[in-house]
Amino acid sequence: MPKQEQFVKEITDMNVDFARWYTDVILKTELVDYGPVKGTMIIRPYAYAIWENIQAELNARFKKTGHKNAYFPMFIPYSYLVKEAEHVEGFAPEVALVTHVGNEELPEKLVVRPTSETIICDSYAKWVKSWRDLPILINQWANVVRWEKTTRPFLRTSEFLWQEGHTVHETPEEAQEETLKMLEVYREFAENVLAIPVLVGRKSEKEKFAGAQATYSMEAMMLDGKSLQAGTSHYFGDNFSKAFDIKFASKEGDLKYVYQTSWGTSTRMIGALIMAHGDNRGLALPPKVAPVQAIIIPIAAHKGGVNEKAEEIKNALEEAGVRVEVDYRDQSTGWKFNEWEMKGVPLRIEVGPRDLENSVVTVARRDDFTKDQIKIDELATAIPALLDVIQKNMLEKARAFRDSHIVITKDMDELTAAVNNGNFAKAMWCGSRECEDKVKEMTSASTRVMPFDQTPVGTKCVCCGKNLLKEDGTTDGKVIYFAKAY
RNA sequence: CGGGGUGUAGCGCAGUUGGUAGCGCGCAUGGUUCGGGACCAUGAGGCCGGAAGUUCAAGUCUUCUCACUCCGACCA
Repeated sequence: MPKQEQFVKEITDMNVDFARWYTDVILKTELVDYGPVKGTMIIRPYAYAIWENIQAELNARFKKTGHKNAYFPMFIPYSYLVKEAEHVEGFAPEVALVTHVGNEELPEKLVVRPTSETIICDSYAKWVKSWRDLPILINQWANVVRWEKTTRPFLRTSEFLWQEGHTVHETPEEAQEETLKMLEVYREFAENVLAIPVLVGRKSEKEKFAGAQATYSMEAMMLDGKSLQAGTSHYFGDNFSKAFDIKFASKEGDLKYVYQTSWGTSTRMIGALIMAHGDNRGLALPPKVAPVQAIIIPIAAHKGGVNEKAEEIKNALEEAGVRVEVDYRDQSTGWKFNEWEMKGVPLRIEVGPRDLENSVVTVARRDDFTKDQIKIDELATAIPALLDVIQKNMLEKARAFRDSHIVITKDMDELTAAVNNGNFAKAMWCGSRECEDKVKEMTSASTRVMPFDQTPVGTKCVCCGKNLLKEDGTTDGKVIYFAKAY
């Protein structure tokens, strides 16, 4: 077997078994390793570097929209968790509890935060006295623990890293505006940084966050046609402020409850990157989050002058703001080519004796596998420009894939066929929980989001067939996406 | 939590009717190589997932556990 084929075979063919492909890729590329405790993962340097890039991009956006970072404790008194009825019902089954210190039992058991609404609301109740104290716009980067029954690295682990924004406002309108503003921040980030086109919209009652009045999310389509909820933004109304007694003296002098939001994204987005852009050679990372944007491979380095030139190019590119490394390891070039492709590095720069004779290097793209010669003295402008081209191309490629995998469906047969063939089904829905449950039961697809554009795509409920057309020509019911989900 | 699969060197695997552990890759050292997974030489590396049992003897048989993995149900 040729070496190239042998290499490809080391990763499961993604078209044959996507789940195994995913596991193969994340382990072989050293993104992640399993922790000793069930459901835990070790985020290795390569994945952590991606996370740091994500953090930097998001932090810039959060700060631009007026938010400040803070940090709250990871231990929450159990009594806090139970204050908001829906919230505790949603999270109680999966919270880890601390009951002992050494051999002594604690007077009150502690919750290891699954999310921080309760402990943050406790502080907010102390900090908010007057309308002058509002709004409070705080974000926190933290780890959270949810003892899930089934786990997969990045997608669902017992502990994961995330950011959670928690804001309080004077009025419902202001809080609703905040909820949608942060959803838009997420959408823009997903598309322009992760190169993942997302569907945004409102969640059904069934799918919304425990304790929220409305949940919005961005849904990303993976290459197997399943949906990954990649970020959520919640409008709480006064649910939590009533439970935690967060009141302020209004301009008019009366006491009012605040209106709140929370919004979050997690290391799950790394899973989204992998499953939205990968291929049979492994990862393909968008330049904006790639830990290494360009890898320089010296060829026939023993021939002299090659390593020196490679180092020179590296310095010039670093100067130009490119995250670049030189692979000086004593391995064959073919091995290095394949390894860096597997690791998803957007650009490979080959520096060899033949190139140097002509003062050029050979530049190979990870996104479309094209190769070009570029003059060495033009690299400092050409490489950043090329990275931009790749970033945009990856988004367009993902968008084309997504758009070609959304099917408008009119009835259950069409819906079933669509989701079983790796598509999202866009459909009309009467809005009943019965239909939502029935679709789930029959197809294993769940409702994902109701898009803001509610232009009808039919006149009857996809499930029960109820006529949704009203006499005045408008349509009752909701346009919604159904999909199998992670 | 239900149903399948897998645990033997870092990784991938072999190990016969029970007899005390092997191969490939990788790793280390030295040398030759280098434009798509090079080669030679030498070398290191294992309580066979864990516990109990059967036996003169267990990687192999029995029971129990644990972990990972895939498919469902539940969730970011």
